[in-house]
Amino acid sequence: MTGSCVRAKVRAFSRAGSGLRATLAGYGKSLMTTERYNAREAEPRWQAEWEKRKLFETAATSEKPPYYVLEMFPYPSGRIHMGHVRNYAMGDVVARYKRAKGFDVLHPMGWDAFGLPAENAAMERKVHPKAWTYENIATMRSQLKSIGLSLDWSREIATCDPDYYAQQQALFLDLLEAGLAYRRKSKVNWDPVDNTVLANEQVVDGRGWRSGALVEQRELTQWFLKITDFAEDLLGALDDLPRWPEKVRTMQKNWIGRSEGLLVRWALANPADATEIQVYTTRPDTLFGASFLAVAADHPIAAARAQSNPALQAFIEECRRAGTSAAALETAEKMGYDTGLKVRHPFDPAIEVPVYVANFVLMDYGTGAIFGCPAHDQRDYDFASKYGLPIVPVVAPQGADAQALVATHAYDGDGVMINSRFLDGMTTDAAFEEVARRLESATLGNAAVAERKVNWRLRDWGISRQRYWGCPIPVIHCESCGPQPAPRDSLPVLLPDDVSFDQPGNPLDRHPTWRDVACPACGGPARRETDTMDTFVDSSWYFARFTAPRAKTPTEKTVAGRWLPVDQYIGGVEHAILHLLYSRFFTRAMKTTGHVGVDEPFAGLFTQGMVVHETYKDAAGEWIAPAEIAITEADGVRRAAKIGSGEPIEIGAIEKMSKSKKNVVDPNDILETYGADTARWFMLSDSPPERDVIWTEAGVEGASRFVQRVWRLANEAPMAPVEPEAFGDAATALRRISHGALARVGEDIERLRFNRCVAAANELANALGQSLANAPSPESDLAFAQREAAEHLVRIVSPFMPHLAEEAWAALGHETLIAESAWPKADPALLATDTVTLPVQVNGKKRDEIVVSREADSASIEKIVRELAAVTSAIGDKPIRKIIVVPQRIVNVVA
RNA sequence: GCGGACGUGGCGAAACCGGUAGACGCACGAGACUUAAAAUCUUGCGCCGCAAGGCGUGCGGGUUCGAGUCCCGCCGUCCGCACCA
Repeated sequence: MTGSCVRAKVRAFSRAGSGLRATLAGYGKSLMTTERYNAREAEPRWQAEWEKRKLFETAATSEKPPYYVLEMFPYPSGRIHMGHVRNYAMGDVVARYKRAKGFDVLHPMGWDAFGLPAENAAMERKVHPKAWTYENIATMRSQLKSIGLSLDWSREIATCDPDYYAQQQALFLDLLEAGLAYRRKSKVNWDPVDNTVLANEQVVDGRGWRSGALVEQRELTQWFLKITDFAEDLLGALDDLPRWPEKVRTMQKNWIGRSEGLLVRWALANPADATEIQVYTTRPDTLFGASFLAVAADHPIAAARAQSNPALQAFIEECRRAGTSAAALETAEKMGYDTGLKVRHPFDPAIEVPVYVANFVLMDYGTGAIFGCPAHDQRDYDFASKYGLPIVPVVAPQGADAQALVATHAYDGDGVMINSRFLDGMTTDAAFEEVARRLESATLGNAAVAERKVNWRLRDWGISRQRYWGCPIPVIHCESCGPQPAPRDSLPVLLPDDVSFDQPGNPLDRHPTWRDVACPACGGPARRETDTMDTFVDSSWYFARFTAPRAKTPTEKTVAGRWLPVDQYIGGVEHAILHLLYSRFFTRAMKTTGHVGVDEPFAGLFTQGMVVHETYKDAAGEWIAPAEIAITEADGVRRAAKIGSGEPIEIGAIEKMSKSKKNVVDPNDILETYGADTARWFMLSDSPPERDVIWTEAGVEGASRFVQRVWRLANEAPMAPVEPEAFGDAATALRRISHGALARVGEDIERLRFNRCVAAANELANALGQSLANAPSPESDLAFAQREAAEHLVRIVSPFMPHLAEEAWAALGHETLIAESAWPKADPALLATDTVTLPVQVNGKKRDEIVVSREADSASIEKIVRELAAVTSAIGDKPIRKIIVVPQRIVNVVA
């Protein structure tokens, strides 16, 4: 540590800050001091610098290749939480890295700003939803800015901005014209006390979450989007999304739920209100095992029979009541009511089976009616057992006794047909085909008995919400003309500001000056649609809007074409199904209506894990916040005690941060204590990004130490000498590490393996620290290698800790911003060594290792190995049977 | 019930295509510096054993010269869906 420490380390802008001084012990040759890095002072300064230079604003045009990285935009709930920090830190690493790699990066941010919490706040605290929302946005925006994210704030949008929802309304009209939006009656959860519609999650145990009233099912006419038109494509295209997690694709597949089966008509033996019942089945092969038919409580046949049968009517009502509670459904026992009707088997009119109304049959799947084959379906088995119906096995599994198998439970696997007349001996697959073929050509009345049918679990998307704080549906209802689209030039249909929330229900419904308008077709008196859109609509196209956020049309198609699909989308798994599926649908719908040119919105998807924290409880069982306790450790046992009183506190499970369990850590506190860089670094250390990360005080401290370490190393590194002609061993060794780390980190960021980047940075810091302890003369090859390593280290951490990186970059003597400089290329010559260390195994156990030239041939390696003492002693007097040499990997001696 | 993921030191984890298990960090131990503390630096740290050595990636089998990795069967944890006919 000679020459290099003489130069002034303290830059004009790095003030004395905390006044703490780090003393470097070194080897006593010299004493050098460096100011501690002061994040609180430096971070706002660099943020202002980036903003001044508009570094992260994406220009309209660029020669560079485009790269669109997006994190799921937040709901403006009031304050950001650690989950946001982690999510946005990940996206920011990618954005900053890609920028340094020469891409034109689009990295925008906005607000998913409509939704129920704003109305709840209005009711509870008498603030207007708009004021509440925009205040929250202002708070959260400044919080996000303090994290130092490289976002293009000039593109900021909030879905509650009239500019945004005007375009959403235009899109809705396009969908209406394209036949992708329509109205029909549908059931809603109705709270009779609050006089309002409830979302499913607002129904708790069959009661309204706020009022506690028993929830009723009501029929309302609502708007739907035809997502089912795209069901086949939404399913099939999942296979073309290799950069999506397998898990998410599987969840979507299950959600879409494609099944292939047969619609089969069963003639009633005693025709009453109908002459037949149509059922849907995916197991026509088991038709000869049928012992009953069952229809849903809401099935027309059930309703018709109930007219003259009060007991059946009572049963139907009981089914409906039980149906409101999801919890009850799970445990509900199978129950049925015999209608007295009989139907004839499609293959043999002599066989008659009874028709039940059953509580486990769903009206909105298939035809709302099933045939029961107890031997091969567990639900039917339970039902048949209860009501004493026959259980006839018709499928024999390979090498098992069908009758014995069916004694205890249903068998739903494949096998060979039995007890099935002409199907006997066929496989289940062949029997399926045979039944389909025969019934398609058989007739009942003057139509085929059966037809093949592909069925979907996916339903059309009901978007009507009887709410104020949402995007108004731009439709006007006229008694004589019916529903009319609002004229395009009248958009946006603005939400009125003068509303009150002092009574239940939707304020739009009781706002005459807003609600009552002239019919655009006939000019007569008409009413606006007072429903607003599901907020999932808002988030189904915001990623497209970001490409031209101020356009007077929903998108600018050519600009959207340049950016879409999003190259890397990052967010929580909780959106694996709805948000992502709706976005995929919406993108297709927008393509149909000419707004974008792609089908898929997100080429790459990454779902990050949560931020979790230990929980703490006092003796009374009350949750205690982490800030209120102190942890001590003795003899390997961790104990918690309340600060102040010293009361012992129980350390509970590690759980997702939540207010109710008080195990939240406020990002603001962390930013004030440690700074954004430390928080960002810790969030991406340790745990792989897709897994949960445990927030610990010790972990943050570790990250904070590393921040100071990088700062010290950057300051200790010698000034740049001229690159020498040749490098000695020590310099080359260091260069191998620093170039290797550079290459590794680049690859790992591409694969979003941030925890490995952190490890690589640590290794490089260790190596550089060791090297600096043996200070070379300032002009030496080693000095060059050290300086280069310091620069690589700063470069490597720069996407993660951008403020520190700028400060260190300046300390290294650079006059440019690191945010504007290119990612250096690792020297390929330094990434490959000319010698390799080969482990030597004897019978698969490692005994020694040898260092050989990279090109060493097997014969010469064998020769060396045979003479190794470790080898000869390990094999004793046994003969060597063979020697396996895997070039550049390993040697195994088999004796 | 169905579907999926995972299981590695005291802890978070790493280990590419089957090739040195435990990189890196945390915690902990020892030492240096210090009046002292913090910070920093050096060093140790899977288990058993004084050592030589043995054992070790949830458990039991298998394939292989070689298995954390592949195959079969269990056990456990987590997540998603849940009467979808």
